[in-house]
Amino acid sequence: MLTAEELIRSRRMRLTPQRRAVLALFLDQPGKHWSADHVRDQLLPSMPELARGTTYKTLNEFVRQGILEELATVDGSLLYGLRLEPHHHFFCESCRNWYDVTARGLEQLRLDGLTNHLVESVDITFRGVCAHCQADQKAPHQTPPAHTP
Amino acid sequence: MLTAEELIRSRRMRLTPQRRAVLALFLDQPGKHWSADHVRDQLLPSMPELARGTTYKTLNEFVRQGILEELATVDGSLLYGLRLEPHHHFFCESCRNWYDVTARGLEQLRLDGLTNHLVESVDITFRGVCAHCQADQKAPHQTPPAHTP
DNA sequence: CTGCTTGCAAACGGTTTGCATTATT
DNA sequence: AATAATGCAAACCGTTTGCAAGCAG
Repeated sequence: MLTAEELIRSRRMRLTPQRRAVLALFLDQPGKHWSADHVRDQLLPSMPELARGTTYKTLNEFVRQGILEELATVDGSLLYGLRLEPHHHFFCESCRNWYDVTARGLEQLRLDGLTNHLVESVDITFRGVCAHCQADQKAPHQTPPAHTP
Repeated sequence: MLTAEELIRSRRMRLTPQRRAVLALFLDQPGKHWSADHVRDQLLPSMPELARGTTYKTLNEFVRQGILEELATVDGSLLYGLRLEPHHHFFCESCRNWYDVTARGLEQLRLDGLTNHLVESVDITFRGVCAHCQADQKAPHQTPPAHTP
């Protein structure tokens, strides 16, 4: 896996402590998705001056560069995560966390009718209850352990 | 297809002119998805007093009753559409409209690994270019004709 | 008559923007 | 030295909320 520094340089972005810290957070736990504020909260202890606006600009820049992906949630906020390939999603209805997953059996998948629509890609979201919430039914709605595919 | 009035009564909701008008709009063009403000804009000519807040409350109530579905977009707004079964989605990258579609080949679809995650449902989003935008490359980003599956 | 629903307007909260300052190249 | 990124604070904008007045059941 590339380091934050290598990834930033590879896109010809200027390397700043803020960018390195934000990206390192995602690289540490691939498959995790966080809101901008949650990212900032995690970095604040080690980087107390990190501005809210900077966090937003940084995340947007990483999305523009194809390093991060952006997930829209029905509560009106955005979640960010590493853009891993292939990346489909599993949403746990209990803890409301998003996981990056891979899927099998995609070959058979077809759009029914509408043959004139050109399909360029397919996003799949599995919904249900993640292994952690099933194992520990007493404490749902918590942040689950790091996801290691 | 049920009428707006029948649908509202079936959920034991009070029947008001506002609710009837909002729901009729969706029933007229099943498969379409609109923002709250776009719904209001369409109704304003025939219902000039319709309040913004009422539109939002009405749409939320229909979602709560399972009549409408809510789609989150990356620009931070929400789109509403009839909750049709089965309903997967096609997103046109050109006109940025959402279509309700059905899919074939779902039987083979499996979550890869993570066998302890309980899958309750699967949402599929096809992305590409819709038939209308391909046929008329000169005028993309327009509202497409009514979608009739 | 009762209480849910509406209209209005203010509040909310996540995100974006403007600009002077600072840091990277 | 040139230019891009940061910090800060205000602006933005879609959505929610509170409440008095109105209407459905």
